[in-house]
Amino acid sequence: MFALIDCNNFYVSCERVFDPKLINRPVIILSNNDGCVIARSDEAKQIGIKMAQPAFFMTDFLKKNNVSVLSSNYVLYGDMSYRVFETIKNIINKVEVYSIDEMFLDMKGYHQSPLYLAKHLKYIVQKHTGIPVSVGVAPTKTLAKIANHIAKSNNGICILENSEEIKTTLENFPINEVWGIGEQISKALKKWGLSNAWQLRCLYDKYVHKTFSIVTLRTVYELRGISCIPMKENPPSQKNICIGRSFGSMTSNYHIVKEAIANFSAKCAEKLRNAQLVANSLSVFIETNPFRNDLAQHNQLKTITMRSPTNNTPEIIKYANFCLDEIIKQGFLYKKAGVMGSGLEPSDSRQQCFFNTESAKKNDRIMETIDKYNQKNGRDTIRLAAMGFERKWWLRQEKLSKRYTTQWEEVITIHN
DNA sequence: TCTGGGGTCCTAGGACCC
DNA sequence: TCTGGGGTCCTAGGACCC
Repeated sequence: MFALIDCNNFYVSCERVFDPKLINRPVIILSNNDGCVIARSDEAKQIGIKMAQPAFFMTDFLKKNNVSVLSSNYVLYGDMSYRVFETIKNIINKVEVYSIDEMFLDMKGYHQSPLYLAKHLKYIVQKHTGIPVSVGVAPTKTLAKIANHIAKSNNGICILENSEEIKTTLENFPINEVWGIGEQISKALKKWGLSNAWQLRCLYDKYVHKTFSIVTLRTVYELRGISCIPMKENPPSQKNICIGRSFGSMTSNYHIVKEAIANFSAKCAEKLRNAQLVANSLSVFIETNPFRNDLAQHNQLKTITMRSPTNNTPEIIKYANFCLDEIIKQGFLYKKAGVMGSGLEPSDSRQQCFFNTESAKKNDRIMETIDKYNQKNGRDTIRLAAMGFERKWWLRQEKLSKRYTTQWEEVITIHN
């Protein structure tokens, strides 16, 4: 049996732990750039706020309904997620972190019943972290996802065990909400008159494989109770590290885009060093605003293989500049750009370039020193000139809460 | 004015190898 | 007349996830 634990309205719940004023009222969290709604409290859902709605479309509505609006605070959510994980890890051995607010658990080998374990986990996580969770348990991960869905409207617990129960559940479960079935595939299935998960489960293997892919076939097997998606406890180290951002406003200015790319490159290099990885190849992409039909569009990606794998900031900026110059064109208003390192490998086992081992070692030490200094004195205190100071491309984050759990200066103060 | 960011996996096609 | 078979690696693009 697999369990899926999902934190309820996770980002909102994190904010509520540290700011009780937010309890029992509609709260929404906005994406980077304060653009779209990415998390809602139950109260916000009830008054009809939808996921991914752009906030600027409903400024008046939010005011009228007294909705609390917050920017996203990923430092806080990341740390709270880790606390939830540690709490669960104390009870269950095999845990896979699936996303910031979800974990799969291997429930094999416990003498307690799944129902008992589920209740216990829910209680302990709430008690130790302040985060409410829902628990779904079933024979495969895909079915556990469905169980979790049902748990949300069922006191937070759902165990799907016997086949009759599973059949009734699947017959009432919309096909497009099955894990692994997205917009495209559910559209295609609906054309064939299929609408619930049981119908999907009953399709011919050959038809599914031919029409879609092996991925969808796996989903069908999982619905039949045959586990095809194993637990990944120690996920192989990351394959890509990508930093991409929308700009605060559109720009056709080459220098502004270049400065943004230098900053994304530096952040990417820093992430690589933190994970003790080096990248073999580097990609840069630029995009115009897809919502502006009246403007000319230009989206392009350029990938190059670097001379030797690296996580060195100046080097990565140099390669990124090269890529940018290849793709950027005059006369377009750019809205978003990004830098991605791929072909990642551990930095200690890298193949050094034959000619410059000595200078590479020296560069590593410089980077190490800068990272340490910046960690102590604040991000980008020491920076490359290319990263600039103006930050005309910088995003908006107007309603950011504090980093309550990771910065001494921002720990909450209690007044008498 | 304003519409997120960070990932994974699979497939097809082209270049290249012997 | 008639032009192989079996691979790998890379890239781009499309699907999916939260």
